[in-house]
Amino acid sequence: MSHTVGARQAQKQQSRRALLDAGLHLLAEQNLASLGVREVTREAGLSPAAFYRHFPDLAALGVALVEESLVSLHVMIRAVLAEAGGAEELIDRAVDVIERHVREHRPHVRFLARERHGGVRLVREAIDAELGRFAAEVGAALALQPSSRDWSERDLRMLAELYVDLMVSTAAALLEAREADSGGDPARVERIAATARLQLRLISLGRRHWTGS
Amino acid sequence: MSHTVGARQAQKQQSRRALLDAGLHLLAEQNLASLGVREVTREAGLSPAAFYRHFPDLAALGVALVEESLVSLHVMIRAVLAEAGGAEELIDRAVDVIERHVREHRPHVRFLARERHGGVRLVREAIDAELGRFAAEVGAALALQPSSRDWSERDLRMLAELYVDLMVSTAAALLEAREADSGGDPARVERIAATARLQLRLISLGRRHWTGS
DNA sequence: TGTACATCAGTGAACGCGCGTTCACTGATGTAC
DNA sequence: TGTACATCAGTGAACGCGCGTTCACTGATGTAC
Repeated sequence: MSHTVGARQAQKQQSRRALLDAGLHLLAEQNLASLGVREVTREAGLSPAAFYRHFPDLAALGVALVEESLVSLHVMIRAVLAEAGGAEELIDRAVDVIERHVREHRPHVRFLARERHGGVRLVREAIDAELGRFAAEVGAALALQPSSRDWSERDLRMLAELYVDLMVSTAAALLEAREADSGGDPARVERIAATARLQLRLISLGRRHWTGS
Repeated sequence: MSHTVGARQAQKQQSRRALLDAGLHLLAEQNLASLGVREVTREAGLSPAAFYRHFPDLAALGVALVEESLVSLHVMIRAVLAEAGGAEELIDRAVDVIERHVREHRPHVRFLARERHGGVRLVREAIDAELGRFAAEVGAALALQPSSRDWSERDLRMLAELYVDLMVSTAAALLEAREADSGGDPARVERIAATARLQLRLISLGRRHWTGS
């Protein structure tokens, strides 16, 4: 039976997990491009050679990290869009969800921010593609709202991208605020969240008066 | 006379320039954190030891690159804001200027995008601080426009940050489009510019109907 | 259940290599008289 | 203008070090009968 994992396979999964965690931990302080195989295996408590039982190289480990980083992101976006509600409520909920996501998945968020324009093309393209799918999902959700009844496909996509850009910028700014010297600055975090709420309100206003392109 | 540079000083400047250019060139394919002293001096045509006559380490070279990257950026933003004109004109001009900037200063733009969330804190903070000053400059220009007469300081700042975010996202997307496999995709470039124009129009609409926070 | 063989995740030693940094030096440029 | 000395950007050799990757191996887990 292929769905029961034997002890061997379970142990292999555990080692793989240890490598991913070690990588994620080390990437708090450096780029994927400057990470070393020996560094990762040392942190994971394995011999250098063991690495090659799991990944052909570090770029592959990076791609695996992209995949798991984005799972939680999709869960997040669905949490925002799922329930209906007034525009103001939706805005507050969206900003809360972003804040919580950054708080609870800090290493993943940092990894995505750092490698989105980083030096490893394969990883960069994987992130870009996933953010594109992300915008498509937001666009589809927007299409269902009554306020976008007569919007063209293209205008919906434009709006979805604007929202995604804003979410990404806000998440990156929150991250930076939390990592500032000597462990985070709550006032700065709140200022960033307040700014994001105002920006979303302004976009809402623009949306309400939009007459098509 | 201190303003006349002797031959010695002129030669030193030339070597420094060669190091900066070599670094910028190599950073097209990798991060600052994974760049090597020997790599840079090899590219610049100097001996490894010569590097230390100019910079204490590579982070210092990174900071120097931030400084010169941002000079051209300030020139750019002033080009957008300088002349008055209708909202539509201003939007078209802004997007044109961004496009041209990415075309003409590609290595600098790429460097900023890559290191903004990169692994070298000193460089990251220098970029962030400069983008903040950039937003302040945009805010001051917005304050002078009649359409922002009754806007609070805070709302102006929020709007300025929204514009800066959008410019940064657009520049990064244009860059990625230009670097795609086999040398750039003009249709993708035009699509990104068109989206940016629509987004700026939507923000303009929101601005016109804003009633304060 | 027991036995004999196959699999394969993880090891530890070994390799050759390029790295960052230092050092005493050289020789062109600059300066004092 | 000419001369003697000072400066200092750039050199080339040297150092010790940690790197990525390979290899034959070990021993626990899995499987066939």
